[in-house]
Amino acid sequence: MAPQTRGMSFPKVLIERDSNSEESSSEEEEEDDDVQNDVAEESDDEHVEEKDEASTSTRIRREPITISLKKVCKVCKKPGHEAGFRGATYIDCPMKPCFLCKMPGHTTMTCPHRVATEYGVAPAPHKSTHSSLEYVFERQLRCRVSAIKPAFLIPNKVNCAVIRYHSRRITCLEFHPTRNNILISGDKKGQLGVWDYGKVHERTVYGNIHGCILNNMKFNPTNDGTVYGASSDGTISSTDLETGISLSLLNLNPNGWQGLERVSESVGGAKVTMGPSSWRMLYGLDMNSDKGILLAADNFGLLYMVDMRSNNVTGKPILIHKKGSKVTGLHCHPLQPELLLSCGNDHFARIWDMRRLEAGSSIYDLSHKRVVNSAYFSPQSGSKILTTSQDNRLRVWDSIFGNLDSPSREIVHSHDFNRHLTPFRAEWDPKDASECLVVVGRYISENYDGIALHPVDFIDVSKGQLVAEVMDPNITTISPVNKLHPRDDVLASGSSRSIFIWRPQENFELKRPRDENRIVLCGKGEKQRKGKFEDDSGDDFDNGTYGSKSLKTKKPFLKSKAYGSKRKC
DNA sequence: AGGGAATGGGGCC
DNA sequence: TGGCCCCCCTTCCC
Repeated sequence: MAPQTRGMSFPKVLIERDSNSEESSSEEEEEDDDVQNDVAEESDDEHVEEKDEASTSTRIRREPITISLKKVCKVCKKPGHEAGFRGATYIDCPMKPCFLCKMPGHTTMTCPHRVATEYGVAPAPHKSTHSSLEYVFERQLRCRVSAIKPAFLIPNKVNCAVIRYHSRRITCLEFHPTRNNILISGDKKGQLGVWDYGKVHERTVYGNIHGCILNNMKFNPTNDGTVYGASSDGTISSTDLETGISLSLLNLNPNGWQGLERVSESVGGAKVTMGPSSWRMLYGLDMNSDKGILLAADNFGLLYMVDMRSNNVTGKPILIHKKGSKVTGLHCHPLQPELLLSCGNDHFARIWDMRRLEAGSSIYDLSHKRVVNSAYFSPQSGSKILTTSQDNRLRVWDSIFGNLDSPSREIVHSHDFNRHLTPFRAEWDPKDASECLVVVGRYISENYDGIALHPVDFIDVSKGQLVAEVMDPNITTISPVNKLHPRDDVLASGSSRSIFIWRPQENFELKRPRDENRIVLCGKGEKQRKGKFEDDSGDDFDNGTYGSKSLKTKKPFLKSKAYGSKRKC
């Protein structure tokens, strides 16, 4: 069956970049092949050092503490092997647990979860609780989940991008609820971007709303011209997207945030007696439309509520996660307004009843091995839960009314914590009626024809199967932030400071990473250039091409039959 | 070009 | 509880 095309025509690929031109032409890499060589050279003798003879001849002295210049592994500091990149392939330290599944005894390269077609699924421990309650809810809610899985249509081809639009890494993305081509973005500096990716050049950045990390944004359900934001500066904002005029609805650091002052390195003045340990940061924004309240939580485990009509704080902060620990996310149930899902650094995701919201009164505590970056109800029926945890596992609970003691599935997936990356969050496809398709960026790289690339993965969470991994040779940075469009077949990715818009394209070629057999999707005919997008010749690039002049198409991508994004399951 | 900085989380005492 | 140290595939700027 021919690959489907729901997304019809593809506009030209357009790249927008801030004028801040920083020509990056330096890194033309003629020497793809040399990379290979220096790998082989590791048999270096010149590093062995005179230490050897010293120790043989002068036995008398105690074994000196001299630093051997012999190469050691940068991870375990032991000689005999070296971790790190060899060319575009990363070699793990064999002394450490697998970087992917965290189990000892093998490395990422040989990890069973990496080579498996079912991408690292741990079978669910079978449960056998069938209460009548469960039965009722199954009938009421479960029926909303389509039993028939539609063919997944994967946005696999970069359609346009804004490079250096933000000045710091992207931290959140949100599609406009009614205007199809509008994407808003937040960054680490607290700036809010509004981009019309239909008209690539129309974008605005508001820089005076927040002082640092904009963690979450949500459109106002009653007025989609305004957007709420929760920031690590400890405030919730309400911003008019047209004017950029912003209101602060909550401020947890009313005495100022010393960090901000220090960063802007102003103020030789009085030292405030605040320290990092008392700064309050806000995460996880969502709203309960029923009650008309906005919810956000902080890094001390507290939940705050703001009345959306009066814009005033309502009620007292409620401890919803371990005291002093960060709440990383909040999500209100799409159908049942009384249900709230939270997750945090205390290794739990918790389900709450909004009618009985007080410390310790959660309905369920979903236990994880590590910090939970995100927890979401499924987008349409809300009957499933998906979490992303720093133990490199996605967890799925198939029915919130069933036995929640353990997840229905654990899917091993590389989305490690890294201090300098926005935390990865697996996101549902809001259009998928079967509530199976999920998108999540991948941390570990793949040697992709000599370039280390970090794909964005599409996973069928009902099976744990990797449906597609999409990548682009021009995106060499990790893409931890991903969002699927509520109506269109569009994926938005935030990768470092750049934002990319992907659309489906059937005319894609099969491509194999250098080291193994997995199938990946990649653009065809693009230049393979390790570097950045170029736009020095203007913006109108041909479809399928990012560069213009100096486009050296090197080794063409492997030819094979088209792999439409049509995987049925 | 290579070193440093960026304010996150865990484990240990 | 708090301070200290470590850290595995970062990224970008100086």
